[in-house]
Amino acid sequence: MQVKLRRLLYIRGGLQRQKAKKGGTFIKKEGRRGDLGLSSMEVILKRNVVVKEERKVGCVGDEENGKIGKFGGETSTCGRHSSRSSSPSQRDSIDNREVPTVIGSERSFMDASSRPSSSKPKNSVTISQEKQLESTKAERCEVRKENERLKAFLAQTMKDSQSPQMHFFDIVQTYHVKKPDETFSTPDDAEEPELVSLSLGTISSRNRKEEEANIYSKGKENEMINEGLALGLHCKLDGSSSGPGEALLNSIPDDRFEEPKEADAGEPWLPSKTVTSSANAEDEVFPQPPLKRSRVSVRARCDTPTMNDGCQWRKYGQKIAKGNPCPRAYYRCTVAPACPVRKQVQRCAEDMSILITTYEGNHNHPLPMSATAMASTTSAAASMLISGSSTSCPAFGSVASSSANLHGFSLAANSRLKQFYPPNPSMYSSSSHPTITLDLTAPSSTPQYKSSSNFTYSKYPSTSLNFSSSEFNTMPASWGNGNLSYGAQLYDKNCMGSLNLGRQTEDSFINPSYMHKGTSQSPGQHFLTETVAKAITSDPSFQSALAAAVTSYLGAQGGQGAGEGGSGQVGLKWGEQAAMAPAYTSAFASPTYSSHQQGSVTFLQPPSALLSSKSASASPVDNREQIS
DNA sequence: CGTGTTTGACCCGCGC
DNA sequence: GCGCGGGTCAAACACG
Repeated sequence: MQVKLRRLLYIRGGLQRQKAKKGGTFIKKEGRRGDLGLSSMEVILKRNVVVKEERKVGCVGDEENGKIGKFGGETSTCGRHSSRSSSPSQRDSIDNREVPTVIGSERSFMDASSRPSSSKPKNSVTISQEKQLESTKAERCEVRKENERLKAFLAQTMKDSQSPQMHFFDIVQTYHVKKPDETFSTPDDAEEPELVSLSLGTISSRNRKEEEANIYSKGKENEMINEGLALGLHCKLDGSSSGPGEALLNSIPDDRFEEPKEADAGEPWLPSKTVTSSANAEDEVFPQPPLKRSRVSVRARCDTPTMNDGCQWRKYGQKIAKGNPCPRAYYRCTVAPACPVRKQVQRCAEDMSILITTYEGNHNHPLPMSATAMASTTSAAASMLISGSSTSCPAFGSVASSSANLHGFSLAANSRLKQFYPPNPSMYSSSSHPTITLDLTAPSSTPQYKSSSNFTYSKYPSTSLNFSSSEFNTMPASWGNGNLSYGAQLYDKNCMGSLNLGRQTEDSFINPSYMHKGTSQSPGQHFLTETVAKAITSDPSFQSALAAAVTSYLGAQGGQGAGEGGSGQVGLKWGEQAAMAPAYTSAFASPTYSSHQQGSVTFLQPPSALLSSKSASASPVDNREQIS
């Protein structure tokens, strides 16, 4: 399909390339990809299941598990370890085991008690036996009630014990859908009515139910769901649907960057913005629009050739880019056929230990849990990139206003980008791709606020999010051994906004005392920090970025524990407020998060503890997983 | 033999 | 128009 279309492209362009054989080869390869996706899913499933078991969460999303279970059930290994067998079946087995056991014991007890009653006619004995029988019956009733209560409790627990991620993302999704106008009141929105909802890579069970009920009505689609591959559905539905659960999975909503000519070109494979789920199944898998897309670049220290982000990639090219002796590798997502997502992997010329991974495009398929972390982060970052000025963030408003960015986003690039990238401007000099950078490498001690007046890579400003800190030299295992932390600090000097999410909480702007009292701040600084805090708490993009970071971190914790037998000591606990982390709770105490339960994300451990536990379990060596 | 990688050739956008 | 450079393709190759 893709090749045919490409042929059309070439033919239309007057290019007569010999492709008679090539098309077949390519199609054949597509089939292989599907197989690969399955095998990769198997591995991922194992990880996730072990994670769930270790975290004692119980059932993590019935629908999700059911889906994965079906998916993994195709293979023997996954069948054994599948979440379906570990949670719903487990639940059934509990139910089936409890009731017969009780009843059986009652029966045996009753038999034992009734036998003597029939064999011994004595009244005293009979009376006592009757009393015993009555007490037994009462006991039986109690047991039944208890059993019912346990069942109810189990069901409730199953519901409530769904992964905090599920809840979290569910709320985020809901918030995105409910408040697009309030938070994304941009000119772009007026031009593009469709909601590009940022899903952090997970669809809650509830939403998935809605999806399955409302959206995936077609037989083929349902079939795909059952197989765990709903290819291309989310991308389309995202734009046309309104349900909260219909948000795009791990979307990098770069369709906003599609130029009008794309739609006008009449190219049959391009997803029309007005196309809805009415499209047939074949159309659900559409190639990536060939034109400009937003990119999310992730810089991380990684010893492996590529970061293991949970996805399955196939290398399709390599090139020596100008300015960097290290070859740039081109990868294509092979989790699902025709997934348009691509990534470029290149070592930093200055620091060979730094791996620069640039993601481009939207996944048109559900991602495995292990892949959602990076996808969430990148999508959140892309969302930020896209919705930048729409964040209505005063702190960045001045910055944004200084740039005539097409999409209004102009968080000025991090100075460290300047520091690192000039030798390799190719990654960012691409004039056709707006790029946002998630920097997971550099120590936060490095001044973030160096002048960047001359720092322009392209007509699209690059954006840097620094999730790093020097003392927090850990990151999700699947990402390599970079950095991630949850503190936040803003440096804003000379019209350069660099949002550093590194852990420098000693003067973190989200510290409530700091925010509200502002004793050590100048009014301007106070205003700045407050506005940025507001930005984070009010802008889903920021929240998403933070959430993605948190999620990825937690996911890595679990995944690592699963893979290496470690025990993740870090967790998000909903509904409980820990006094040790007021800054973090306040940072997340936005309407988005407050809408659920107690409305706060609370770290069970102080960051330091979190760090240490993470560091202990995430050595660089451990992170050297097999490359995806 | 199936599958993934390598690598040279090619396409195409952009700047001069 | 031309050259440069990024991005992609697909035959050839490597590997298990």
